[in-house]
Amino acid sequence: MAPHPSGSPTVQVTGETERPFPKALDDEVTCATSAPPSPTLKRGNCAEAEGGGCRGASRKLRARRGGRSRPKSELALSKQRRSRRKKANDRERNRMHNLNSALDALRGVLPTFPDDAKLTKIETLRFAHNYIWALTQTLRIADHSFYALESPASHCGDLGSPEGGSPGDWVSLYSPVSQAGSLSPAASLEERPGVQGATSSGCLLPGTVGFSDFL
DNA sequence: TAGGCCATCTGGTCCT
DNA sequence: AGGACCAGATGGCCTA
Repeated sequence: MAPHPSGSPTVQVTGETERPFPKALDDEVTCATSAPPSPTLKRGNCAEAEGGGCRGASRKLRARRGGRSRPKSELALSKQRRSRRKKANDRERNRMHNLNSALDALRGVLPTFPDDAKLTKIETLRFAHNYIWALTQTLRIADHSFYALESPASHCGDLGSPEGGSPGDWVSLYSPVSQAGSLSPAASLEERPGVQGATSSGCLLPGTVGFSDFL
C-alpha cells in the first residue's frame, strides 16, 4: 500500500466520530486477557485478571468459541473475518484521517514561519500547548496592566515572572511544562539569549516571538 | 545509509 | 455484534 505522496492525504470526513472534543481518556490500564499471547500485546499486565479483574475476558472467550451463533463453514468464517477486517481497516483509516484533519486545522491557526512550513504532528501539539500557555500569560499581563495603570513603571518588574521571580526568569519560565528534547521552549530560549520577543527588561512582547520558540 | 516521520494494517480491549 | 480507540509492526519516503 503506497502512502499518500503529498504527505497530507485526502481527507474523507464521514463525521462518524464527530465530537466537540474527544471523550476523556480513561487512563486506567486496560486489561489484557490472559488468552492469546500476542507479540503486540504489551498493555496492562493484567495481574488481577486471574482474580476476575478483566471484564471482557470471559465475554471474549465465549464469543470466540462461537457463542450461540450457528456453526459456519471454515470458508464462510474466513470470508466473514476478512470482510470484518477490511471494514475495520476502513474505519481505522478514516479515523486517522479525521485525526489528521483536526491536526491540520490546528496547524492552520498556529503562526508559523515561513508561512508554508509544516510542523510535524508532535511539533504541532507541543507548539499548540506552549502557544496557548504564552497567550494565557499575555492575557494575564494585559489584565494586570489594565488594573495597574497608575504605576506603569512597575509592570515589567512585577509581572515579568508570573510565578514570582526575577524578570530574567520570565524567559526560562516560558513554558509550564518543559518537554523533553530540544523542542522545549525553555531550552530553545536559553540556547538563544537574544531571542526576539523578550526585551532587555525581560518583558514579553506579544507577537514578536518566533514560532520556533514555542516548540 | 541511518534516522525521522508518516500511513496503513492488525489484533486487543472497551463501550454501546 | 459492531464500532471506537489504542498501540505495535511494517514499509515507504525524505533528508542530513
